Amino acid sequence: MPELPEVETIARTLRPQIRNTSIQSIGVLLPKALQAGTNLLPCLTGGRITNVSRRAKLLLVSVSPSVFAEKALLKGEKEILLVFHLKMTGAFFVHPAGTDPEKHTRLMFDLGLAGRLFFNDIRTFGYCRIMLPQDLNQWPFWADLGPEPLGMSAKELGLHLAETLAGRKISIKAALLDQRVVAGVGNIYADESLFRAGIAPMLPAASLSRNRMIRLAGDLQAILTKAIEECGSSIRNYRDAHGNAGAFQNAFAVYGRKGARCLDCRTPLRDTRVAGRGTVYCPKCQK
DNA sequence: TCCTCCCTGTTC
DNA sequence: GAACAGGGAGGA
Repeated sequence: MPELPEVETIARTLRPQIRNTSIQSIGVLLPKALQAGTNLLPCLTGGRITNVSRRAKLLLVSVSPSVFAEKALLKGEKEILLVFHLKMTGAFFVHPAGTDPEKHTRLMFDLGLAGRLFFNDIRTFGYCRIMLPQDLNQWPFWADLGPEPLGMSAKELGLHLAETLAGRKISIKAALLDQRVVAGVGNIYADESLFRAGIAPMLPAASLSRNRMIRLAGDLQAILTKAIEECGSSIRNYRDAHGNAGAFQNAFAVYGRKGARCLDCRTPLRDTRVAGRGTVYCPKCQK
C-alpha cells in the first residue's frame, strides 16, 4: 500500500525524529522480517543514524557504525544501510524509551533517550535488509529498478516509457506497476494517473503514441506530486511516522470508487482486473 | 507474459 | 465464513 508518495512522507516525518540518534540494541520479534544481512546485525550496535531516504518504494536508513564495529567487524566500511520494503501494511513509529512492542511490532530499534523505533507490519509481507552500499547492485530487485518518475522532465519520462515498452505486449497498467519500468508506482497511482491521462488501463503499452506517453508521464508526475503534498493516501492502515493520516484519498477520481459515477462525465465507473490487480476506470473518458 | 502464493484484518 | 485487499518472487 505505501507507494512512492507514502514512503516519501514516511521518510520526511521519520528523518527528524531519528537522525543523529544512536542504536543501543535491536529486537527481532519476527525473524522473517529480517530478510538479509543478519550477519551485520551486531555491527549496528552503537551506530549512529545519519539519514533517512527513499528509493522507489524502499525506505533507506543510513547508519554510521561505531569505531569498534568499523575496525573490528567491517574492515573499514563506514556506512550500513537498513533497507525497508513496507509492502502493504508496514509502518514506522517512534515511541518513548521503554515502550513495549505492540501486537504487530516486527523489529524494534532502541535509540536510548531518543526512544524506540518500531517497525510494525500487520500482514508480515514487509522486510528489512541490512546491507553495505556496495552490495546493493548485487541485489537484482535494486539493480533492475527503473528511474524515479519525479527525477526527470515529463518529456524525458514519456520517451523513456515509449522506448522501454516498444514491442512489448503488456498492458499500460502492468507497465506502470512494473518496478523495472518506472520505480515507485503501485495500484493507486497507476489507476489515478491513467484516469487523468484518459487512457484505458488494459490498452497495450506499445500501442500508445509518443505524445500520449508524454502526456501520461506528465499526469503521473502531477498525481505523485499532489499526493506527496497531501502526505500520501490513507486507506486502511497507512500512517506517517507521526501516526498521522494522509489526505490524498479524498482526491481519488477512480481508485476505490467502483460503482460510483465518473467525476467528469457521470458514467458509472467500471471495475475489472488488470495485471492481477483490482482496477477501476471510466469506460467513456479512458480510451 | 501471466498466474499463484504469501499473510491478516475488514467487508460482504 | 468466504471474498477481498496487493507487491513482488517464483513457476508455468
